[in-house]
Amino acid sequence: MASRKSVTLDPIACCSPVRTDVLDETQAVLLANSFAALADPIRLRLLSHVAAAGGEEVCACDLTGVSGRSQPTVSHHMKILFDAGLIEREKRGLWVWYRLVPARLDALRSVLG
Amino acid sequence: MASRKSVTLDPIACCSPVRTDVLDETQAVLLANSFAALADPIRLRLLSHVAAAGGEEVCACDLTGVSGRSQPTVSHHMKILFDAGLIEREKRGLWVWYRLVPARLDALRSVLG
DNA sequence: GCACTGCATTGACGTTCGTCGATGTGATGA
DNA sequence: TCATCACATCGACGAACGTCAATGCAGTGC
Repeated sequence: MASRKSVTLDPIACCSPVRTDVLDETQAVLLANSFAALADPIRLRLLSHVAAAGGEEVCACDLTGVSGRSQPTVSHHMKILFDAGLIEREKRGLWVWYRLVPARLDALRSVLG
Repeated sequence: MASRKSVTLDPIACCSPVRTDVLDETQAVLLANSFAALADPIRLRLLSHVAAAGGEEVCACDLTGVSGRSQPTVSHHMKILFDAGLIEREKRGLWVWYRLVPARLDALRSVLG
């Protein structure tokens, strides 16, 4: 698997649907990095927890309980979701709050169409 | 990452969209295995090549040229896509032919909605 | 200033992944 | 039968991943 951290993806869209045209190398690397962010059950549950909050924000302090992992591990996974553009983060006081970036999820969904 | 080969997924659907409910452990593992199949640029290009053929089939003999990888490596990736339920394979004579399983891609897409 | 809190980063460990050469397997054709 | 072809499997290697204890770094409150 290619390194995921060095690649960022346009928040609107990157690629045409996989069913219409053959992906070129660059598109494939960008997309693979995005899907890699979804390729871990812990990250899926963390993302789902943020997404299920609707427009509300979720405090990082709740996520260790949700995932059953240590604080450094949760922080690591949230960074991967953040780098993939799937969530936004905002620090207020001591706490960090996360919210979904729906457009990013929509873009990935459209690629599968 | 959890082992991907021991898990198969119902071809119709597995989970409710990630935005509505928090995924449970089992759903998350199943979905993570599916997305892991899409988390490699070579596999994305191979899948895209099969998908772009429409209803037509694609011969395995063409895929080494498409991906620029060795024959064992291509065979390995196609098996992962096959195990994920994204493609079907049929051997006729010496050649193996692949075609897309659109319902599987649709199921994954609906999870992101 | 100081102690404390919440999150990020580092470093290390075992595991899994992607890759390819070598080999196995089944079908083809002479 | 035997050589050849197309694809699968095996074995081994380096690289990347998921995990956590230890530590670093802001922000809070005294």
